[in-house]
Amino acid sequence: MIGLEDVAKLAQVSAATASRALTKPELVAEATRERVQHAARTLGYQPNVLARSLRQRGSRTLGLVVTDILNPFHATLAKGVQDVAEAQGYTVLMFNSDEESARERRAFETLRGHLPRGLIVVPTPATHTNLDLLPGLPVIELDRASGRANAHTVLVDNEAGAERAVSHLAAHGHRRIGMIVGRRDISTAIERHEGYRRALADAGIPYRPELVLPGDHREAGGRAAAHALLALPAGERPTALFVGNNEMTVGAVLATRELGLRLPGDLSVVAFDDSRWAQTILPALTVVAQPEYELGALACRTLLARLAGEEVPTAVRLKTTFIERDSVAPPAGQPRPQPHPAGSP
Amino acid sequence: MIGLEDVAKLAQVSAATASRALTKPELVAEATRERVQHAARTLGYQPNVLARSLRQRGSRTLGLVVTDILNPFHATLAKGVQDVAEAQGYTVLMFNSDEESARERRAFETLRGHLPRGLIVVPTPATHTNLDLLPGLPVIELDRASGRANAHTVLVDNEAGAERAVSHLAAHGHRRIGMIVGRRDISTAIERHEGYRRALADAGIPYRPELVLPGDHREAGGRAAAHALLALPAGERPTALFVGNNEMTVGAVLATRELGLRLPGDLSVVAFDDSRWAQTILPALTVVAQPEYELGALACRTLLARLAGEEVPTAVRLKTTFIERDSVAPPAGQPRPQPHPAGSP
DNA sequence: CTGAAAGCGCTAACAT
DNA sequence: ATGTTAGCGCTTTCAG
Repeated sequence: MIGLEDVAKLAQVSAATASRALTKPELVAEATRERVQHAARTLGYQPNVLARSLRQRGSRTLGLVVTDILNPFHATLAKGVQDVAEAQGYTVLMFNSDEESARERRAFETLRGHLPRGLIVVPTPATHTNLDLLPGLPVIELDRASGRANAHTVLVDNEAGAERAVSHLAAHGHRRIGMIVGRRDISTAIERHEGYRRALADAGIPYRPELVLPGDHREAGGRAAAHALLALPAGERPTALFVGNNEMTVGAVLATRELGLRLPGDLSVVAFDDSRWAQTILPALTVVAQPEYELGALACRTLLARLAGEEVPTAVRLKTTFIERDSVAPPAGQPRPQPHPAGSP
Repeated sequence: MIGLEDVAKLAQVSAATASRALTKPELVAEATRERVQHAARTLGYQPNVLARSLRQRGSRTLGLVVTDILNPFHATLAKGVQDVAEAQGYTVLMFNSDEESARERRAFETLRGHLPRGLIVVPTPATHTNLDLLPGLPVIELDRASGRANAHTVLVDNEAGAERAVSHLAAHGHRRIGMIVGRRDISTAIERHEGYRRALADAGIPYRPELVLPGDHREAGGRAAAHALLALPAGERPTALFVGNNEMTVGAVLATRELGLRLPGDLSVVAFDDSRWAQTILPALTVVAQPEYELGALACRTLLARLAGEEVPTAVRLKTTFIERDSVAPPAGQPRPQPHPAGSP
């Protein structure tokens, strides 16, 4: 392994000067600097980041903990984070919590040993306490909020997005609108549910708890919830469904197929999260799209700005985009859509 | 930060003994060992892996470089690698080459500074030379082979999988079978193409180069290739398509829709790679499925076994699974399928 | 079985 | 502007 010592020898300077020439060029005479840099290139010198980090008590490393890397939404978040980090010379240590407290805990422990400069985390309900393992570490919460005081968050405007989606259904004449909501202890689910309530209230539709079912944010949960909702007796069964995330939407759509329901004739669907799947199944789904990549990239930029000592906003909310496609129609027996509500594009 | 020194003090031993008690318990008296372990737990001691790695000249870290983390196939490979690594106490540093030589190069450079014990890489055509940056590092090539001599590889039986798929089309009476093949400098594409040729030969169908188009392994490339193939004059146009990977398949299917073609009535399709998308679009696609997760997991197990000094096979090929769904029918004008070829399930 | 001492490769004080 | 020295936290000789 080629070390700084080797470079220094070749450039005929001390190791300290070699170090300076490479990391703080302005502190070194031009001639020396060039000699050292040349030597480094010649030898193919690559700094040992372990030694450097040990000395500096902190590495150019960022932690990233997501809850499900197989979910394309999270994969895209991760790519946004990675691309920004890489561009700034940071390495990201990525972990999967799989939504499990114990796994998140282990991720934090492992991370700690690597002395990361900061952490970006998609919180689970346990994050609040697990973060005690990393006292003093700058943290950005991504996609969801853990509820810690003064936490820095980069989120999406879930409530407005959900309200827009449900208003759209109401505007098409739906009165029995079901929601598959997600876990009640996760902020996105709570906020999207709140948007659902508000849209109903705006449309003068009473809130009916039996039409709102929790899911587990996975396909299986969405499927089970959809089956339960669609098993209600004819007069009670929802004519439209608002589904709280991409994975549950897959389950819900599969459930409608299993029941032989046609979309949107027999049932209208609006989903949170866009995806290639939502774009290319038939009918293409009307969705509330999130800027996933930008979310990840922004979280990383925010973290790096904080590390650089800049003032950054504590809570950022990006906007969602409502995308109308082919999965919404008036309820059966009421063929004509009502006019669009004021204030919508 | 709690260090070994703190633990040692609390347990009333030297730092050296504390270190031994924690990492080589058999070298320490039972009583001492327990005292130290207890102290470590009490203080919440977490070893500083940087210091440890510096001293040991190597970290409990593995590199993983994939070509496209947004591709679910690669995301699943990555999860397989991660899960195994984590279970063995290894941390994985994951990078994205995006199929670009320069990015892969940078990933290798960054990795080098972290003194990883080994590397798992989905090779690009540049990997062969880029690996010079990491001399002596144990490497496993995953999914594709770079062509380096003595390289350890964990692959799938691409040729047999492709042959099975194309034979299936031939057995249904197709004679003009197109292939969207991927890049000619990537081993999977070459091997799948070879399987295609062999199947044609077995079925007595002449090979026609104009029916074989390269793609870029992405959706856009698949779409363009499909459009080109389907723009051939009526008598030359393929009645069936074999598509070389999951992403290009999406593009190809979208192209058929843009052309108003019905699957499988107007065109039969068999694809390499299964995916939820392939399972849930209509018609569901007949595919050659790969054991993605197992590929990643096996690559990692193989690497760790090598690090442990065990003898491991140099080249491993996992089997693919042919899954018949609804995207294959006899060509138009020839309604009755021919009997299945001998040797197939 | 345990302790003392050295050193992994680098950078930050402190000199000059 | 550069060299000297010390030390980051840990493991590993080497003694005892």
